[in-house]
Amino acid sequence: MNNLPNMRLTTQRQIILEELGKVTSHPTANEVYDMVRRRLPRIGLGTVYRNLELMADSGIILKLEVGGTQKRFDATTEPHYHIRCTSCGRVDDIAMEVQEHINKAAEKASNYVILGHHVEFSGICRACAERRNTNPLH
Amino acid sequence: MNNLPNMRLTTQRQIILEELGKVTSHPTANEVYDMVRRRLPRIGLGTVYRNLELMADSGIILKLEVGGTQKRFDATTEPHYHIRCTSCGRVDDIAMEVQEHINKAAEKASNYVILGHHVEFSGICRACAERRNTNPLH
DNA sequence: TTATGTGCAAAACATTTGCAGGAGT
DNA sequence: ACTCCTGCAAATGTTTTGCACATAA
Repeated sequence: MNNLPNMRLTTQRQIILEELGKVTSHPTANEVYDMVRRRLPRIGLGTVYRNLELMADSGIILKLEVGGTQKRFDATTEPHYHIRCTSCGRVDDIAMEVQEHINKAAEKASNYVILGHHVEFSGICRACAERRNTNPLH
Repeated sequence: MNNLPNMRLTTQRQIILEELGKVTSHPTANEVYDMVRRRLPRIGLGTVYRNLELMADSGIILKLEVGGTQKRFDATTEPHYHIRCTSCGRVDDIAMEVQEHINKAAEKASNYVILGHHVEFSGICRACAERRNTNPLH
């Protein structure tokens, strides 16, 4: 959380933020790039990466380092948990209480100063469950 | 969890598993490569990747997809949580109870079939905390 | 003997960075 | 004006893969 003071309000930044706010799907940098490119065809992928990183640093958005190879971004900054489909990779928010109390247990069980925690559930999403029922292969 | 039937016991696999068992530090594939190379100088990095992946698939070891850019591997397969130092990136096991009950809450709060969950705490490790006390910069 | 596994090198991805020109303040 | 930012392309870092040879079963 820093940076805000001298961060310019550019068209690229506005649109990245708008597009990220439109979806609940936690897009990867490349997916954000595709979304933004529809409105700003000449934007560079580097600009998208730079700005997502910058916004995550400033606390305007959240950078998720969940399972899978790519990082994902989330316009919702209130603490919440995620669930990832092990079959298709999609990541959803999950509306359940944040277990603040486990931080104390972690403090006792480690030599660390605890800053927070994140829970990632894994499971099979509705669509993949149905696909498996229909098609017995896989 | 599959594959075990026709998986051959090669020297490379034995040594990878032994070296991973020696440490508690959740090494990256490249760190495992360095450890193994001291004993098998001609082993290829690809072999290390292939075997770590295969062993994780078979459930012999655990693949951690935690924060940071590289995947990490863990010889301990019993469910347990992890804590990552946001300053130096090291990842430790944390000896606290696994909160099985939150899976039920997640089942209710989502459209998913829940398979499990993982908790990753973030914090500052002892070494980094001391380094900061000594050196006020950073 | 023969299917699997290995070493090596190249390919495939994801992300970061240098730089010259462009745009917010 | 004076920084900061952008597009572009090249560089970097991580992981995967194709292939000819080697080896466990």
